[in-house]
Amino acid sequence: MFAKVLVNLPVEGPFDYKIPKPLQDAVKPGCRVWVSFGPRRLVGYVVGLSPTSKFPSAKEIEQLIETEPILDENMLNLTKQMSRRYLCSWGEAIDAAIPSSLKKGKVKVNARKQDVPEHIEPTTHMPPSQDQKKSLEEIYKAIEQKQHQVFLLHGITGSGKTEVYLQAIEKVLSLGKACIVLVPEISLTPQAVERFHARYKEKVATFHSRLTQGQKYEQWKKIKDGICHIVIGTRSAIFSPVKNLGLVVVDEEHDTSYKQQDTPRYNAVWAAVQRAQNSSAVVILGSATPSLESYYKAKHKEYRLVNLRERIEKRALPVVNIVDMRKEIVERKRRHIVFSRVLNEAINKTLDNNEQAILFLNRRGFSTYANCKKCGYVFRCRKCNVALNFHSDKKKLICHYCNYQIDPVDICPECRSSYLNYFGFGTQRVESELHKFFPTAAIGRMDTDSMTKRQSHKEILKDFASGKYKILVGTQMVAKGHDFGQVTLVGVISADTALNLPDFRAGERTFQLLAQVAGRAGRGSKPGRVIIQTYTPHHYAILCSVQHDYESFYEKEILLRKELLLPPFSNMIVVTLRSYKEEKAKSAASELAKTLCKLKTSGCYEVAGPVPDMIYKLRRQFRWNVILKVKNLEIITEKLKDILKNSRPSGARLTVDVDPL
DNA sequence: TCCCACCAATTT
DNA sequence: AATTGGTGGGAA
Repeated sequence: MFAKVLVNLPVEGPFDYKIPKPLQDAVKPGCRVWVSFGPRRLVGYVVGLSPTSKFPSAKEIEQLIETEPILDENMLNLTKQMSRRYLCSWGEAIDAAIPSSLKKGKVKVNARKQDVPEHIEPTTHMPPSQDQKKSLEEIYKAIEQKQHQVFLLHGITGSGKTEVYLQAIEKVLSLGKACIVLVPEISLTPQAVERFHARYKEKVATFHSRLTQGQKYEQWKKIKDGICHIVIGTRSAIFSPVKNLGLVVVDEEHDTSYKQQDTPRYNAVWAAVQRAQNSSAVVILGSATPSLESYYKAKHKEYRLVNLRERIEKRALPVVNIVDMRKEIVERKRRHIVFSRVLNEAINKTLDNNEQAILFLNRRGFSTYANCKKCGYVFRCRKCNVALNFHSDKKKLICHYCNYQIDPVDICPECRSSYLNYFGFGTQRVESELHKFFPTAAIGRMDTDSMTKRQSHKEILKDFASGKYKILVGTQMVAKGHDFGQVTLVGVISADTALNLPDFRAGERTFQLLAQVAGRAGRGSKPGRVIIQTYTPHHYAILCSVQHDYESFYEKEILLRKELLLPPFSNMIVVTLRSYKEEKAKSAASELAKTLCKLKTSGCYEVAGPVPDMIYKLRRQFRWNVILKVKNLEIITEKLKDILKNSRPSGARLTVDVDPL
């Protein structure tokens, strides 16, 4: 007998190996084995058995790692589909689907004792609103009829999406089936998990980045053994070995953390829909600001659109004001302003009323670059050639791409003058300005730099919730999911940072971000106020967010996408060619662009490029891209894989990103 | 002739 | 991806 074996390499396979006599009955599809692969010894995944082989010189399997397969037929199917969709090898897809504690042939890791979970009272069942009732009826019907269906649950913050999830889960459990709940990385706070724990106790398995490998294995094993029927976790939780899947919930489905940023670059939302389809399960995608792709599918009946319009307890939406920073600059005759007069006054009033404020800026560090006023020299990263950001806490100039750091100097290395200046501002600068203008207020800062210790995330949030801090400054992470009742003011220091990125989703990102931060204001009894500072007050992404009007934003944005053949009207594929030699990367990209243009099937896609990547140089490697806008992905993937395999670019490395974000 | 740095081919 | 084995240029 022979086994069809895959390895975690960018080569297709499968490769045939002889099964030694003593292992004849033990080797099954889904098992891991040790095999000799060329000069190396690698972990292989058995995906099939065959009495014959076309390879007379097939080697023997060296060792069987476990007799109980770690991958069932469902998971083998899903990973196969994933490799086709994301143009990776099946072996790479499988490797992405197994827990890290089982990578590289590891068998198990000793679990350390777990954190004692905080005690949280189970949430009281609220009588569902009229909206919720209507949505649930439809969802129940699909679940009962075992009918695959994707629901897009569109509900503004505070409309009770979580309650709908919980009711749907209840239904699925009552039918003896299992659920997977996906949440974005950042919102998987102990609070959110505890809400599920409180209701379902030991039936819940959770996955988040704070767990050790051993703890993750423990959770995985409990699911595998059928002890847990509910899984709540981030991206990779979609690969949990649950049997009898009835429902997948994807909370905040528009969130970019569902997309894996290294190969295989899969999107867990896609994987959720695919997996559910394979097992005739129901999907609920929930968001206040759905991705354009999902909303488009809902409008065109591929998904079922479900709306939650009312806010719980009829709470009013916060009032949103725009501050035109161009006027501010002119009227105050200043070149740089962090707080406009309106925002400044609002902060004062908030402090006077003993209420709390959140200030949001999507940029960490103190200044965005440092230069010499005399000769214009800019301090740049040696490996990436981007301007270094100054960090006041560490007193270093830091590269935000590769973390390269240097000590700031007083004298320009180019012209020896001492006119060095720090331009632009990040959260650290905002924090220091706050200290200057509001010296009596206690201020907390939350960004990746203040999150060094494992507990610091939890601690800052706790201190803010308890009222120890009056003002919280931060990046994205303050925008997501937290519920602070005393916050009445949210200030967006600059709405333009995301808007001016060279990304066709810049408008969408800005709208989503503004909607999300705005949702932090007025969650308690007192009404909230939001102040948005911007240099582009006329932009529809900003205007629509002021009106809390997703629909209008969608209508405007979708027209642009259609005109430019951008998603959802096409699928994008970005092929990146990297090389330490600038010329090599460029010529390899040109070569690839040429072969793609010449192809017979080239009517199915548009080729752009070669174009230099937004990060032209990263960790000493130069990067050139070839960008495809594909009209029908299903038709083209197999062919593309072939081309990419055969167009072995000399001296350059190649990576593919399907549906990049 | 000896080292290398650099490339291309191979993996069952 | 990682390894191997071949090539060619430069120094001895």
